[in-house]
Amino acid sequence: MAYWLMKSEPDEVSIDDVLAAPEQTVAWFGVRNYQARNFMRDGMRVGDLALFYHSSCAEPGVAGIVEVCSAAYPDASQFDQASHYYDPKATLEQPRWISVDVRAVRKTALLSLKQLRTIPALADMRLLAKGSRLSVMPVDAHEWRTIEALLEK
DNA sequence: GCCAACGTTGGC
DNA sequence: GCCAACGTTGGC
Repeated sequence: MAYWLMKSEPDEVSIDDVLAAPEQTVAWFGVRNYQARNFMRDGMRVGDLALFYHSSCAEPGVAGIVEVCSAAYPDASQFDQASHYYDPKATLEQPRWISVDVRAVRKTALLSLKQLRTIPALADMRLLAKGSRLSVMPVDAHEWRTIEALLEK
């Protein structure tokens, strides 16, 4: 099993929104970066766990844990001309972008970016690297354990 | 709103 | 295939 971090703007989809959704499950759509897509397509498996990270907000940080609960499938929004995520170069025959479904495992007290930066064991975390912008990225097992221990406090 | 860092596009 | 220009992300 692999561990991930997935960024969401809480104004769009917050951890509370995931909890409020039917079966506490939402489609993770709108990824429009190839590296992030490839992680989802090639790395993610049903049952993988991910840190649910709130970005572009007053207090960015880890807000919960979600579980990947579907295989990758074409992201419907790429075909929707009315969508912000519409991609004119995507076709039904050759979709470019994918979604997975994620289910809320639990909401946590916010573990802020500021706090994460103070933890020596997380110094090499991809999220904390300068210029890191990926919306989906892997998390090392030891980083996961470190963060999970902090989330339980 | 600023801006650093990075990704993508397109002319050549 | 290079690389400048442009667009986006996301913290501050």
